[in-house]
Amino acid sequence: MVGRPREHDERTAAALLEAAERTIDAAGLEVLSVRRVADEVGTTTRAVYSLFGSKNGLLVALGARAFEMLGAAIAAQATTGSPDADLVDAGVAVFRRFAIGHPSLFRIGVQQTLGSPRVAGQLTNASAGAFAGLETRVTRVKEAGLLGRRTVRDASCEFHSLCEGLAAVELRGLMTPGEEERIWRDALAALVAGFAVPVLQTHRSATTKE
Amino acid sequence: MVGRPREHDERTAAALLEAAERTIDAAGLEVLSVRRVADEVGTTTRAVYSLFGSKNGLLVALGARAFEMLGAAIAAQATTGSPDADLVDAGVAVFRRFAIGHPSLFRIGVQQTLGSPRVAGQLTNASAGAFAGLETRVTRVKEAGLLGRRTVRDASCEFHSLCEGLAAVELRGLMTPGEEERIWRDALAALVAGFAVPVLQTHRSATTKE
DNA sequence: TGGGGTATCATAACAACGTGACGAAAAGAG
DNA sequence: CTCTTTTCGTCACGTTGTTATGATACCCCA
Repeated sequence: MVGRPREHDERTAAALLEAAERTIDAAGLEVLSVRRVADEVGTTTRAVYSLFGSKNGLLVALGARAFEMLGAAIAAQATTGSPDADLVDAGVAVFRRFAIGHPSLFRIGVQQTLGSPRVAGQLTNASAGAFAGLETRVTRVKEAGLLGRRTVRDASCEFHSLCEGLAAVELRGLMTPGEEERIWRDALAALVAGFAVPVLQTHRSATTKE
Repeated sequence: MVGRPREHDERTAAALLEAAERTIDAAGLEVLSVRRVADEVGTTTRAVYSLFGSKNGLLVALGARAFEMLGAAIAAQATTGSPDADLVDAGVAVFRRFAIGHPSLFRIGVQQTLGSPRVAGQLTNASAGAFAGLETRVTRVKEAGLLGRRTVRDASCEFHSLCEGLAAVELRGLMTPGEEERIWRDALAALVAGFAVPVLQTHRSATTKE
């Protein structure tokens, strides 16, 4: 049996996501309400609950969208003969561009600053693609012998941590205005250069225990 | 003229802050309500509004407390003859210990993941002390000639960004379990080692513009 | 010693929020 | 044309942050 045809299709879903991102970018995360985003696209709260299940579901969808964009951007980045320079460029031209261009998606998807129940589990799948793209870049650096004895996974984790921290600091307006890209490039280049330094442990590392 | 003596003194303020931190650490930021924290310490919501003005005021006070602890910890850290090793230790033993030991304070004060109106302005003063402590450490590294041509401010910003990113990643459970401290030390040592590498710009930096 | 005056208290009321439940509506099946 | 099924719009419920409303406790002064 078939019932009433649904008029809350994926087009309204896309409109809802777009409206939600626009609202958050303009006025912050705290003003986003289900009623408001529903009114924004001319529908009712029922559409949100039919399409996303809950407000959290809408935020998870936004986070997944963030990782889609990030993964696509990193996959589209061209490569040159310098794997280390390519990696730095991936951080500056891909990660930074995304974080600054879509601050709300960055906060929801990457930082997971939802203040809501666990969404990490539903976003790990979405983040896998983007992180895999990063790891292929790091693998090229390792094949060039510029990663020391580090694991690709560890180096990728460390590189991503620096990118995420830089983005958080810049989004808070804590970087010298106009110098943001230079600081990004300076920091990422220093980290990647440090990867290639053979003696990477400081003297106290052997005597410190967990 | 004097009126009724206030019985919501700073002792109840401390109790409220402690209860709020305990609640957030236990159940997350989203379950924190003014009524709940008031009931927790056996008083009413009026105490919160008399002492902190609003829920945001209470969170700002929590953030300020975070920076107090962080600044005190970094000031108490001993120094040795190796400024670079001292800096790495400050990240691992001070910043990481604080972030992992007080995740809610880290999220509120450092990450400012409040989902609420601007609190950055009220926290910059509180953060100044802790950041100054970091800069004195970085200054020693620069005086040892291990900072390249970097500014102390820039290097401090980059070092802090890596610490903040590492803490965010670890708090999300994305680091290999049991390997967290090693990864922290590995990443921070790489960044500091990269600071000392004379050629810190990759080949594409000169041809990229904002 | 006893009444204002005043500042602070506890409480209730208000608007907005997320969300589940209810009846109405719309389309195919017989 | 009627029935069944599915989805829709709307409303009610509990909870949230915050603000008015009396009530209360203390000091000053006569």
